Amino acid sequence: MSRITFNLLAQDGAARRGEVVTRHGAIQTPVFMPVGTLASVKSLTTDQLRQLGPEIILNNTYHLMLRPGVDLVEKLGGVHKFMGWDGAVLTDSGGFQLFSLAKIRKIREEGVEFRSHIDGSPYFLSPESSVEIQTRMGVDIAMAFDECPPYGISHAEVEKSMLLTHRWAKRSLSARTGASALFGIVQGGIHLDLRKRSVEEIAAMDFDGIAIGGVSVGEPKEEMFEVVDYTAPLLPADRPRYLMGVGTPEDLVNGVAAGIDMFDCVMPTRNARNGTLFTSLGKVSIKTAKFAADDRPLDPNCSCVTCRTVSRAYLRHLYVNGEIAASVYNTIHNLSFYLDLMRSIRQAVASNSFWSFREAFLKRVVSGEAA
RNA sequence: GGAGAGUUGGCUGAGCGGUCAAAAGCAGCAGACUGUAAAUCUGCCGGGCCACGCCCUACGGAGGUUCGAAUCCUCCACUCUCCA
Repeated sequence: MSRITFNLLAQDGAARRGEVVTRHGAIQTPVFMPVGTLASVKSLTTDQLRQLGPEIILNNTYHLMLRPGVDLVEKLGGVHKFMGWDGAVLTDSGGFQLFSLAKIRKIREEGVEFRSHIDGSPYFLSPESSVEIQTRMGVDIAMAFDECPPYGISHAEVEKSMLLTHRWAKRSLSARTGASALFGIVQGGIHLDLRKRSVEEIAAMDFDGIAIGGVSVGEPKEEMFEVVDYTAPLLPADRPRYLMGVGTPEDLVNGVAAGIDMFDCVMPTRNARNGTLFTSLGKVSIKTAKFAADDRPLDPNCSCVTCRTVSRAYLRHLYVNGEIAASVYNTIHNLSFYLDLMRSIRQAVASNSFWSFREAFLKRVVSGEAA
């Protein structure tokens, strides 16, 4: 029954330094998990990804269920073998797609009827089937099937949605076989009273970790952190805490400050493909004219392959011309930046200097913009 | 030498009397992106302004017709196609 174990190694204020041990290795926390929805971190080969050194990545139940399908993934030896990845894998349950694909699904008590975004064909996902699919794919950490309500709906509607998530959490849990760890998800939107109730419900269940979901869905950043700052400390200390879908580099620093251990976000990979790069000097839009003849490395303080081997001018050239290599170089850099940031954070927490680290970091980000 | 077609904003290319500062695409510029339907999307793109409205300069050049011309007429310049 040792699905995962969590060891809290150090603490600096609310910030935590820990370790999640899985069958596919130990994960040092706080951790950022690159998103690889379709068993692929977009634009990178698995080997390129491996060289960046993440200990865990994220895949998605909904996407893999459509293509290539669970049966095939299982038959091919599970998702790790399928993509040639020996690190840990966490899958999202498909819950987020209830939000992002809202127009092509129908929610019932039993579960959710989806239309495939690929060809419109109908699919059904329930707490039981979602957990089953995740387990059969052989993931290290599965997520409970939840509903992620949009920002801007009423307190009553959020409450109703949250209660459904709670019932689904119970069902998800009873579908756990032990092969994969299972995390529960706290909902409640921006309403603190609901968040409190949701924590009480979810934390009382035997989940292997607890996530805060339903955040970064369009709400102002202040509201998001009001929720995170309020909710994170309520979570049990002996289990990993995962803030789903977050975020920007400063969000990660602020999340750790609130006591979060795990993060995931498409931002570094998507922005890389769209020409926005994160650097130690702030955000850089590599497509702007000012880099046309700039022969300096993207980030003077970065030692990734991109920064070691090519110039800003070259990166701009690749981007402007739509070269595939632009996505590769940019993704390598952004992910390196995120992973480096988490390494620095871990070190700071371990050495009890997180708060000065955070202050310096935020100051630097605000002054921003690489010149 | 003869016959015909054409010349539009950085490029390609619509428009053929007013609703045209001029379609569309490309290029250019800026901005978004937070559990990925995203190598995507949005905005700007002649100049000026006490800018959601007004002024100036604009559709090869010069004249002309008309209340009004990128659109019609004349001449000039250049380009292309076909026939000798």
